[in-house]
Amino acid sequence: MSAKDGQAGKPQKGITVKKDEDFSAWYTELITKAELADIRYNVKGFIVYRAWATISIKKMYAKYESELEKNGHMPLVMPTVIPERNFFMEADHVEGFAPEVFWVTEAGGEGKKLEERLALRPTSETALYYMYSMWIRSYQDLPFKRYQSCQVFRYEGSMTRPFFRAREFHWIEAHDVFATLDDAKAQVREDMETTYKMLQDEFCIPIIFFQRPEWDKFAGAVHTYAADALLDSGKVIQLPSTHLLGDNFSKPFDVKFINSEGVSEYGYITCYGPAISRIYGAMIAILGDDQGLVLPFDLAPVQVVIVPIYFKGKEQMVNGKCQEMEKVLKEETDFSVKLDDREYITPGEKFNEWEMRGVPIRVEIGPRDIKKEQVVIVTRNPRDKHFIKIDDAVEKIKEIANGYTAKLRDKHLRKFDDLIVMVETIGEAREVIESGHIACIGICSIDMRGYDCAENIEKGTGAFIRGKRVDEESISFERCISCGRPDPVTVYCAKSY
RNA sequence: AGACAGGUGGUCUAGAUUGGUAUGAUUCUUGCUUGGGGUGCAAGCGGUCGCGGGUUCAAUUCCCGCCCUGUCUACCA
Repeated sequence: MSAKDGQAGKPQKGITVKKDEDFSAWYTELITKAELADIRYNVKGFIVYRAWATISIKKMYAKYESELEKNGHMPLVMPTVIPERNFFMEADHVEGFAPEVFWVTEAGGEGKKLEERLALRPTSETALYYMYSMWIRSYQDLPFKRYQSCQVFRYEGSMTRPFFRAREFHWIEAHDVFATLDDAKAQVREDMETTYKMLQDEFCIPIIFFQRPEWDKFAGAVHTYAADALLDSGKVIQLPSTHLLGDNFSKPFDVKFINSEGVSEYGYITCYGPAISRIYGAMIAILGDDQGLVLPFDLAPVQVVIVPIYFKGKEQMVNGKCQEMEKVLKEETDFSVKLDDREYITPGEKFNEWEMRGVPIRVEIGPRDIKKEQVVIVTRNPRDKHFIKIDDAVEKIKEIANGYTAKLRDKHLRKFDDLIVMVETIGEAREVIESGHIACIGICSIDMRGYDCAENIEKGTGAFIRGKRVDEESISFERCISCGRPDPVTVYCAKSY
């Protein structure tokens, strides 16, 4: 903000930056003005989640948890700390995560060292599988599916952003053990279905699942599959990922079972990590507009706001009608309804405030409406205005509520396809990426064999190879865009957060 | 992690080549006015000028270190 704006004397309650002009500034304003997070806590990468975000995030957790439980997962809660010797049991895992770990080294008196350092979990494989080896005895115990909702800690990224990237973040992690590799692979597919169901259907975030190249896997995994979402800034962001761990962890952690023939075997493990805080960030970034937040109906902290239009001398009458409306809505629906009867600010100010906060439905009632026995119903996105007979109001609100999320989803799903552009040269790839698109290219391989080409492509385009599409791939190329070898794999290349 | 730019009442901001504890707006509180898309007026509250050290009679201002924020690069969910 310039000095001039600061002195302009205008209220600065609303969003002043256009989303497509300066995405970062827009996002920062949204976070502060809609009271989603507070970054003034003064520890880098650790932010305060404020009420408005916390309510939506809790609803997201609830949906996700119930879906996981429907699929046979049981909940548990692990300690936040992991003893050093557990943490170091799987070599690749350690190599990947060690640089990001916060260590607890002292406790009690000043300078009193712990005998063994404790890691603040960056993820819980090494905590859980230590226990799994004690819990799992026989094939009768399998599949063994557990999840926990928790916070994890990673010392990384100077570029921290509220919700997108923090040093402490909120997620769910599911860790499942199976008797066969095929069962484990089936779990990976289930995780991907869960992701589509949650992110696309419930949160209206368009995603594509990619199998990550060999050089870009989760530390310790056989294969990694990750959902990428595209933000309006033209960059993709990695959302949930599911990992086929095979027996890479079963061996060091001794996760074994006795099969039906009485022979001891190692279990096959998968893990799935939807980072709810990041999903929330991506959701508000994708759905939000110049007015502020736009939320799926189920996730809005307030779903219907009633705004009375007061005129001098008619306050009682207007209030009476509004209270009636509130009461009926609360009786006939389970929506979160708010009557904004503050008398010290104008209706216009209320409209703007609740729109900024993403309330899906607004009901306005004033003297004019009362005379006509109607109410005014306005939806947040798209902004439609309906004049409805007061007796039909509840039905209309239910109808709008039912269709609201689906409308939002359709609007954003369509956008994804337009952003993918097929290209044949690295130069073209660079161009389309710089104009905020995803480049679809051929590369000789996503095994380590393709690593040199990948480096060349990533250097030439300034973007990253996100991997091979997991759903059906209709595009094929003649040659690798880098080395020219025939029969390449079709992959996607984009800038990432 | 690296480069650059910053940090002044709750929020935003002026002030520094000229060192002497600070400008304005907004928020908030009280009262009036107003009210169908961000009303107006009056009064009041609110600041150890990010933290620590140095230079100085005196530091918000100059110097050093640290913390935090932003933008752009390097790695992850």
